[in-house]
Amino acid sequence: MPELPEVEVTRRGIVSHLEGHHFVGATLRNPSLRWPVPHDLGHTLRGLKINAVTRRGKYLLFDCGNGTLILHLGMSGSLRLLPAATPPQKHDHVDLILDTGMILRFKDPRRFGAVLWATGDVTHHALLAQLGPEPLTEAFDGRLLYERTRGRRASIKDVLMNSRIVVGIGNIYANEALFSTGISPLTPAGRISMRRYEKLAQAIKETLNLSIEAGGSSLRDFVNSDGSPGYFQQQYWVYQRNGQPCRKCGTAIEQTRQGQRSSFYCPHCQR
DNA sequence: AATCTTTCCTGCCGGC
DNA sequence: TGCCGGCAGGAAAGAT
Repeated sequence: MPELPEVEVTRRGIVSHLEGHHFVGATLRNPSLRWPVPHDLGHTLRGLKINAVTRRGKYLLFDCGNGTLILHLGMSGSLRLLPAATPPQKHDHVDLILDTGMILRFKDPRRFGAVLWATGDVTHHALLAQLGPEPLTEAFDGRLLYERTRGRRASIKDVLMNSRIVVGIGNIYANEALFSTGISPLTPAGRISMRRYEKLAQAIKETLNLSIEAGGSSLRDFVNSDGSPGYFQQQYWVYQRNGQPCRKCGTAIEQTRQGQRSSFYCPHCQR
């Protein structure tokens, strides 16, 4: 499922095919995603120049000057650049048609993704206005985590996955970064020291950057291929390794539940 | 066939 | 009392 690295790899894979070009329309086969795709999206986009393709958290933003196309991959979404005549397959819900003879095709079997149109300053859009800082910028560091968790009883894992505190950290990278720092996912966030938060923030940046680099190596396969960033075989330290030996100490990895999500951790390495 | 997956939203709770 | 932020739980759809 797409987390921040997958979204960023997708962005890098499509950006040179979009920026400076124009939309000529859109094809909506199934507009019922997380929210309805605007029925007149094709008319809205017609003739608009794509000035920039950026990312905010896990949202992709297509800046068209007087408006912005907002796209979220949800749990199962993917984007592919294809020749305009390519026949659609199952779950290919939306095509964004370009003036280059190519289309940007959105596939999303579970339909938790989103394709929306926003006018005005997109940073004020309801989906974006409340988001915390980007984890790969200087605005995110141990001090921010420390200050925003004073008095909080929620677990550190829940805090890392709270997009109001920091964006883009999903279940996989929350588990992996906590292992890397030796912090139990169950630890109350308000009881973690500044020193440990500085290590945790660094681990988050390193974990995300490594995944982006791994995905970047397969970028050439993005166009006219299966569209997957191609690094989902990545080796994890703890994620989905319950019952298997810890790669550092050999202790069996444990699985527990926080909210409705699974946490994986080494009971020896993480305290 | 129940379970698993992510994100946003709703509503409850305790504190002031 | 009423408001607030924090926090838990629910819903969406499809694969297995």
